[in-house]
Amino acid sequence: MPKKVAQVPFIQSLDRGLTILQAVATSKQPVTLGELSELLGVDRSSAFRLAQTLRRRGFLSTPAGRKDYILGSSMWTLSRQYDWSNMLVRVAHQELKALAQALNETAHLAIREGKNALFIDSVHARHVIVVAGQTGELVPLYSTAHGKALLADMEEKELRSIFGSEPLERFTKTTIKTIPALVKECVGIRERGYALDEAEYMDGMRCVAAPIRLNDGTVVGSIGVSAPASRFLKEHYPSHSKSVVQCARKIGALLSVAEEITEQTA
Amino acid sequence: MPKKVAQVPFIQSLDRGLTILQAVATSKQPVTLGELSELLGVDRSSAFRLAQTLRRRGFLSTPAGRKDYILGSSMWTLSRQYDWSNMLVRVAHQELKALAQALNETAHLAIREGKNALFIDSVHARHVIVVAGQTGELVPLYSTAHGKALLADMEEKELRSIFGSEPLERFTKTTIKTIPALVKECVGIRERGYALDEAEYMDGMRCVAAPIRLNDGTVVGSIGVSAPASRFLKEHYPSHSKSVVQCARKIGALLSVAEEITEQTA
DNA sequence: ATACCCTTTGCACAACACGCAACCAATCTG
DNA sequence: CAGATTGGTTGCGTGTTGTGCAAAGGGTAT
Repeated sequence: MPKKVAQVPFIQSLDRGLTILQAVATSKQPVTLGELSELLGVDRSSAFRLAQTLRRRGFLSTPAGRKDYILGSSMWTLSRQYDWSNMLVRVAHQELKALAQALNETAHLAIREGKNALFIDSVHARHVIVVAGQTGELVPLYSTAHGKALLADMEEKELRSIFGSEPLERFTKTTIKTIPALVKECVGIRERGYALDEAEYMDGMRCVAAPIRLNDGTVVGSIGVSAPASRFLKEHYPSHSKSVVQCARKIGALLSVAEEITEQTA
Repeated sequence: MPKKVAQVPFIQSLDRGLTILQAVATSKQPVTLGELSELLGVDRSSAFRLAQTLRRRGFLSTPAGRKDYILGSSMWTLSRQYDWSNMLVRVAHQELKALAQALNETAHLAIREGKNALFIDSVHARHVIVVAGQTGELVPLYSTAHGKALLADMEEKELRSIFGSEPLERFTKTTIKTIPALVKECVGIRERGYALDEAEYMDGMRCVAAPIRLNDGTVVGSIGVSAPASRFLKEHYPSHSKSVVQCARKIGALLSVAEEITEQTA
């Protein structure tokens, strides 16, 4: 594979400004001018002027009286106003398709929406019998592999604040019934890296899903495959889960790292 | 007041890049190169190189096969990783203080946190008797002025998905008891622009709060004042609510517009 | 096929961002 | 309290770098 790096000249100062933004955003502490100048390998004065420009536009800000930089309100406003719903879909769709083809089963992409999991994309395999779970469908978080993957990092307190005190509705014989059981399940998911659904929501359906994580570990979505238990046998778990986990990891990397300039050949 | 604009030279290309980011973020549609070049008043080629630089860093992206630009994953990742909890506090604190001083009552700043309102900042007036509601406290959304302000734009469906089917807990005689009543209340808040709390959570306490909205209307927080009913009389409602609404509007503007470079004099 | 978009690349000029150095402000040290 | 040290800010000349122009690709409609 030839390293076909498109040689479009960088706009140096813009590039540096973006580096500053990323540095400030990923730092827990306010960032000082010195750190910025060192990071960029430029003179203090240059870093200063870059930072000032960002500040003027509201992308950076300085905490009351202090001189060091934190992210400003523009960054916040922009990300709030923008409709991110198709972001995950965009970067994940290729992988989703690959996953569905590799396993020849329906693959889904889901995010958390309140106390439900929302399927935001799906690729169907060539089977005639297609599983439920169309794009746009809402399913409970506690009774599906996707949902449980999305909950993976939660502790008991968070789970309780999501589901409240009301008892969990039962859909099938295997549906998780209590919060403590769910907590335990989450621990398992964290360890294994993926979640299973043994007909916990719909009878006769199996599903494997894995949380999609950013670099810093936060779960932003889940990916997985589902199929009727008659076709998706227990002995498929090892291989399927491995594929799903790898796929999730890849998507996480795509989200965290700036995307390469990818040339699509016809 | 002398227009003391600090004359720190802009980094032109960085500034232009940021303009592009904002334009793309606020546009509902993907943005074409032509639009960008016209917006900036520069040649197409320049706009192209700026956009490419943004693209390389993942701040912009091009939808599969298309040539026009949408926001990229970096923007998303950054805003996700960053801890925004003190963002509102930072830009709102001045106004909060002004509000508390003007009305000589305790002023609060709150955001939504699940099914609760979270007080993230407060300024106490000089009264000896200080109302409850310290920074960090969680209060129900449906039974406080702050909470109801945060819910202002919700429809019945959303409200139900937040509160579930369990009955609303009653705290006082005036606590709102049902979802339909809450829906009606929200309509009123939208019309008036502010929410009232007539001892709905704590006996003998009154509160006025208004939603803080970004330019596009989304509610991101609430600001308000509260005091014992013995001091905060019903006839104060008109003037207090006016102050609160104005304050909320100002904060919303501060959030949406890039902040001016404000020089603090000792 | 031809003509008309729009995006992309090459190139040369000068604008602009850079580093240097000096100037402040604040904290640390003797 | 002086003097030194660190870190932020400003002025200025140089040459790097971003820019406009012009021409070349790619795509779609006529």
